[in-house]
Amino acid sequence: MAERAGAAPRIAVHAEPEGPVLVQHLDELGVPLGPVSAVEASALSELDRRAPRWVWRNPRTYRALLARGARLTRAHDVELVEGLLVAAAGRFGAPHGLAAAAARLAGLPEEPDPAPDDSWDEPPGLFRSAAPPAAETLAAVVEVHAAQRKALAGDSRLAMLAAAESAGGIVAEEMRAEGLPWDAAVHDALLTEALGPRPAGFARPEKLTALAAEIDAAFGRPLNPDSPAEVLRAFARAGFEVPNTRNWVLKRIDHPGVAPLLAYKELARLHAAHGWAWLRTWVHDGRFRPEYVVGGVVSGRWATRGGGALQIPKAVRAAVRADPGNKLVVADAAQLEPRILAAMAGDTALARAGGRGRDSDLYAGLAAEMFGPDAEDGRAKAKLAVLSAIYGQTSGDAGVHLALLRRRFPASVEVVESAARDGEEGRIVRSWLGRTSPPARPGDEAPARARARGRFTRNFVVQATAAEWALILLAELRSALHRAGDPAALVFFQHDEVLLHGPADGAADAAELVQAAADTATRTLFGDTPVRVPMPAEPVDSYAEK
DNA sequence: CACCAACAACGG
DNA sequence: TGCGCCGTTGTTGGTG
Repeated sequence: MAERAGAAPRIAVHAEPEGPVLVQHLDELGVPLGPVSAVEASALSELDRRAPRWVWRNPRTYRALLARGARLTRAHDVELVEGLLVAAAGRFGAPHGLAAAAARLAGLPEEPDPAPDDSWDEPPGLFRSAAPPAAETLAAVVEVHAAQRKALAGDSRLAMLAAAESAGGIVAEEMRAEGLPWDAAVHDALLTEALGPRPAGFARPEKLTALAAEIDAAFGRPLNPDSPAEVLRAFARAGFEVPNTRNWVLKRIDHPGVAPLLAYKELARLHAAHGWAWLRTWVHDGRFRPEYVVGGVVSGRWATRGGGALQIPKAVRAAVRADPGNKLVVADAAQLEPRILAAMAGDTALARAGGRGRDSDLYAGLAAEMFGPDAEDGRAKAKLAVLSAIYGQTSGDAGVHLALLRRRFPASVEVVESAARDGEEGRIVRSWLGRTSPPARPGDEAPARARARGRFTRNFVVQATAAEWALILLAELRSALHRAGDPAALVFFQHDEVLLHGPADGAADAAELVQAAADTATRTLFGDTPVRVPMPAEPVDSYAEK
C-alpha cells in the first residue's frame, strides 16, 4: 500500500471487452519510453512480477483484463484520480472522464461525462457510436496521467488517496468477478415461508392477500395498503390524525387495523425489494454480482448500481451461504467513525476510552469515563453524545450530553465543530487525505441552509476519513490474502464490513489477516497513534449467523 | 406514455 | 429558537 516514492515502473495499459490489449512503458513521470504494443493478457501477469504501477482509464479497463485472466497488483486509475483532483480544485462534480480531462489539457471545452450504461459489456450495436480507436484512448490515458502525476507530486496525502482509490477500483472489480455466494434455494424457501408459495406472474402472494383482507375488515371498507395517502385517509376517518404512515408512527395508534397493516408492510417490502423477481434478476449460478461504484458517494464511500447490494436486509442474509467445504469470514470494524475521529484529533483520552481489545466497546468505555462505571443508561447517553458530535444532532438530550463530551474530549469535538463552522460559513472541507467536499451553493448562506451545510461538513470530515481507512483496509487485506496464498477471496464490502469466502481449512488464517490489515490501515493513515480499530472476524456458514 | 416528486423502507 | 449524516430501490400519484 505504502508508496515508495518514484520507485515503481509504470506501464500504461488499455483493453476493452473486444479488441487488443495495448501496453506502453512509461518513465517515472509518465512520459512514454517506448512504442505502443499489442500483447497477450498472459504477458501482463509476467510484467506484473516487476511490481509496476499499471496506468489505466477506469475500473472497467481492469474488468476487461480480468475477463482475459490477468490479475494485476496495483494501478493508477486515471478517471478515479481525475474525480479527486477536480474536487480538490474546488470543482466537485465537474466532468472527470478521460475525454473531459484530455480536453482540459488541450484547452478545449470540457466534454460532458458519458452516462453510465450497461451496454459496455455488449458488442457494439447498431445505435452505439463508434468508440475511439484503442491506441488513441491509450495516448489520452498517458497524457492525462502525466499531468496528474505533476498535480500529485507536491501532496503526499492526496497521492496516497489516489493510490487507495485506484486500489479500490481493483478490489471492486475482483469482488464482482468473484461474486457473493448466494443460495437461491434457501432464498426461495425463506420467501415461501414468509409469503406463501411463489405466485404465478404478477399475482399477489397469498399471505399478502390474506393480510389485505384483514386490513379491509378492520377499517370496514376496501383499502390499498400500498398507498400511503389512502392509509392516511383511512386512519383520519377512524379519528387518528397522523403526519405520515411510517412504522414507528403507526405503532402508537390503538386501532385493529394497525397490526395487520404493519405485518403487510413488512412482507410487501420483502416481496417487492428482495422477492422472487430480485432473485431471478440478480442471482445467477449461485452468485450475486453487484456493480460497485468506487467513490460514488460524496464522502468517498462506495455506491452500487443494480441489485441494491448495500441494503441486503437481515431477513434474507441466510441465503448468503458458503459453498460446500467452504466458510464465509464476516468482519466489521467496531465503532469505526468515533475511533477515526479520535485519531484525526490526536485525542489520547478518547483513544484510551475506546480500548484496544478485539471486543472493546467504545461507548461503554466512554460511559465509564463520562458518567462513572455504574451510571444508569450511561452507554446510551455516551452513544447519543458521540452521534450528536458526528451528525450534528441537538434535539432532546443530545445537546447536554454533547456539552459533557466537549469538556472531556475537547480535541475531538473541536475537529467536528471546526468543520461545521467551515461549512456554515461557506467554506469547503477536506478529509484526512484530502478528499474535498462540494462547495457551497448559492442560497446556502440562508440560516437554515447554512446550518444544514454545517451538519454536512461536520459529518463529511469523519465519514470521508473513515471511507479512506476502509479503502486502505481493503487494499491491504487483498495483498495480505495474496501473500498468504489466497486462503480466501474478498466477496463483499459494505462501508465498514467485509466478507471473505474460501476453503474451511483456511478460514482461521483469513480471519487473522483481517485484524492485521485493520491495524496496518490505521498506521498507514495516522502513523503512531494510540487508536485501535477492532475488527473481529468470524468464520460462519451463513451471513445470517453474524 | 415518459418523466418526476414524494413517500417509505432497507443498509451503513 | 429548529436542526441526524450518507446512500438505493420500488410504489403511488401526479404532470406534460
